[in-house]
Amino acid sequence: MPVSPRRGRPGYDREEVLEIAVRAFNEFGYDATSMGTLAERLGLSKSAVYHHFASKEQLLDAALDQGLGALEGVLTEAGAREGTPAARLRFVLDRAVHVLVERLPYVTLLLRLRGNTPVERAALERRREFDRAVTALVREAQDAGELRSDIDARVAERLLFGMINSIVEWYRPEGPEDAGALARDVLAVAADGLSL
Amino acid sequence: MPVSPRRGRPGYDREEVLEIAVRAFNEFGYDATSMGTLAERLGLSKSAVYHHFASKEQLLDAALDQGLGALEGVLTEAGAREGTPAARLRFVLDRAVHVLVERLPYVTLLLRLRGNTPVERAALERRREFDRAVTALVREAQDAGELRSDIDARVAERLLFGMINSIVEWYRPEGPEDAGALARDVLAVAADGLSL
DNA sequence: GTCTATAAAGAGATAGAC
DNA sequence: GTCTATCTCTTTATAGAC
Repeated sequence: MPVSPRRGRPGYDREEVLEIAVRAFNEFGYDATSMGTLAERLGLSKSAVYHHFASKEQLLDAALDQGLGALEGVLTEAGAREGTPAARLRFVLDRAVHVLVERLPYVTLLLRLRGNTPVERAALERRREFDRAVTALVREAQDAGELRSDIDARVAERLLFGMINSIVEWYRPEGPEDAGALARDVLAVAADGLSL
Repeated sequence: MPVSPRRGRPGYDREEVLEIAVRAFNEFGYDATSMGTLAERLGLSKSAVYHHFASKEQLLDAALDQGLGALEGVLTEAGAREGTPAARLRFVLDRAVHVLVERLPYVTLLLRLRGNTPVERAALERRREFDRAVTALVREAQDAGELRSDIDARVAERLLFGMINSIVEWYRPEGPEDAGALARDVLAVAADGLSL
């Protein structure tokens, strides 16, 4: 239920500008997207874009914060839960898939960072912290005997999130699969493999 | 055993220029890497770089061809083998991990493409063709009852190669794991999961 | 195989009017 | 909230000498 009625092109607020910018960043890559291209997409002049965000990098910063905030929220939720380490790990994987699908453009942008600027490096550091926390959870589950121990916890975490993160490369919300079915498939492969 | 003795800075051949260029592309991203940065890395002037490659895009083209050629070679080998579909699929996964590790910079570049130019789009199309072939193999294995059928073949292929491709984001040849151990872990997760 | 110098275009960003 | 005009810097690429 949008409060703002669908208006014509002009009259953007910050959030709308950001959403369209992130779409362009993902389509062309952040570096390959010029403020001119952005302005074109918005149907605005370049300086109108600068009215909403002081710089291209500030657009990036705002977008990355959305993706990171959502992922970090999953860890917060998981930490507040009862249950075995394995149960909490399953919760994290399941919720991470949902976050990826629900905030697809923002997480996509995050996952493609190179670390060229301080803003990017700060975001990469937050992401590494997320990975460290999940790795610790994997290790806990291994120590509790709830997860095979013949694979290094760091490698296991990276393969798990390699699988999950790759979803941003192909999942399209319009497609046949919904987030729940996708999460179920990811959990199934993570837990039992493909019986290959 | 290098035929060419380690010389000083100047006197590059095409291959050496390409190798150093690809390293820079992966470090900063292709679009964010200027010919000036490249020249700096090589200890050359910009126009010396243009002596070896007619354009930045030709550097990209040559690099992508190396990565794609190696991956396509895996399919060719697999097609020539005896054995069940599942055995050939395992072969493809195992060899793909080895290719990723052995041609890490070239495959890394390939996996980060956005498709902004004809050169990039052609490479993406070759990559999609690879994925289609692997998906067909997954489906064959499912039809033969050698692989669980409750997960769509396309989804299964994407999760498998999501896991494999993510290796380029963290694997470093200097590190503790060798390619063989890594391939074993990938196959283990793909086949039986983490017993989570 | 390398250099200096330079052309031509495009980038991010700002000034100031409406 | 948007515009036109402009500044300044960087970009890809070329010309032509050594």
